[in-house]
Amino acid sequence: MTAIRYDGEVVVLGGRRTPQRKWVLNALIDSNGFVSAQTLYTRLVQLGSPVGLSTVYRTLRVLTEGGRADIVRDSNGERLFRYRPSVEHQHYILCRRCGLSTAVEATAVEAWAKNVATFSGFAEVEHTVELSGLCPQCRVRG
Amino acid sequence: MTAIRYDGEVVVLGGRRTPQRKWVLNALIDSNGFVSAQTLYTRLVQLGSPVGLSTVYRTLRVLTEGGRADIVRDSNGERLFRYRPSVEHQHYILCRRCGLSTAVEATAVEAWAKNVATFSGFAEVEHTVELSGLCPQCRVRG
DNA sequence: TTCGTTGCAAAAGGTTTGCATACCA
DNA sequence: TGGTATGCAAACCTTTTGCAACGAA
Repeated sequence: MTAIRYDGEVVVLGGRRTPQRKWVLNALIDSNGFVSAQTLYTRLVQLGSPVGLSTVYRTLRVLTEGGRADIVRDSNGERLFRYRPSVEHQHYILCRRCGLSTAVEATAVEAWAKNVATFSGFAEVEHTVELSGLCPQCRVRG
Repeated sequence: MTAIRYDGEVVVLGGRRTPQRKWVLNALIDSNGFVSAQTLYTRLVQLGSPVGLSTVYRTLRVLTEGGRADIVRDSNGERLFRYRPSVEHQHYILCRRCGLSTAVEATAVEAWAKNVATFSGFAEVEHTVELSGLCPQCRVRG
């Protein structure tokens, strides 16, 4: 999919380069945190980039499969996507109120997961870790 | 909700004791692992315990809120429920192929989560950890 | 008798898919 | 031109809800 230049960084993925995909990718990067497909869609339409909802979903899927986006689920089961600049596995803590997300140091968890993988007898172990709370700002606001 | 005796253990929750709730609770316990509401529903109907799907959902919700069930999400976003004998917070590793679940030692993760809570500036931090892989059996079967 | 609980059907959401059309390469 | 991507609407699925009827206490 699309190869675009954004803020000096070049994002390359297989497939065809279409305006829609550029829009979706840019909007995702601009979001600077986790967003739902629906939100992204609404935002794009409002900005005058008439993209179809299905295209948003399809693009996000491609990005995710290509390792360029992280997925997390909010408490309602809705999927939230976030652009991933690095290719490394990353964990975040998410504010339940405003959605602010911050990467967290998770070496300990990685180590633990690896350990469980070793001693559980399970193979091809994957892990999902989701942290949520109230960010400093929201914490103050009550 | 219901107070029933099962295999020597007494499960007590506030509310009214109805046959439906007993059936759902028993079916959940019998599942001995994670099951979806839909599966539980189908199973109950087949066993001749004509319970409504909404009742299954409502009962599972009550159980979860009462701390007597754990929830996990499978890769499709479907919620899986598991009866929780102890009241403690527990983590599992789930087989992606057969669904087998095994509790894992997660003190390290708990400690890490607490640590992140402390240093991230976030309050009321909650965490979700989901591990999946191929269990020894499925691993062998290919 | 009371009011929590049930069951059905309909509604809600989010996400996916079928298919004809548009368009990148 | 060939094959991929798009857009719309319909389909899907799981989960929730409205409401009248039921039944545990």
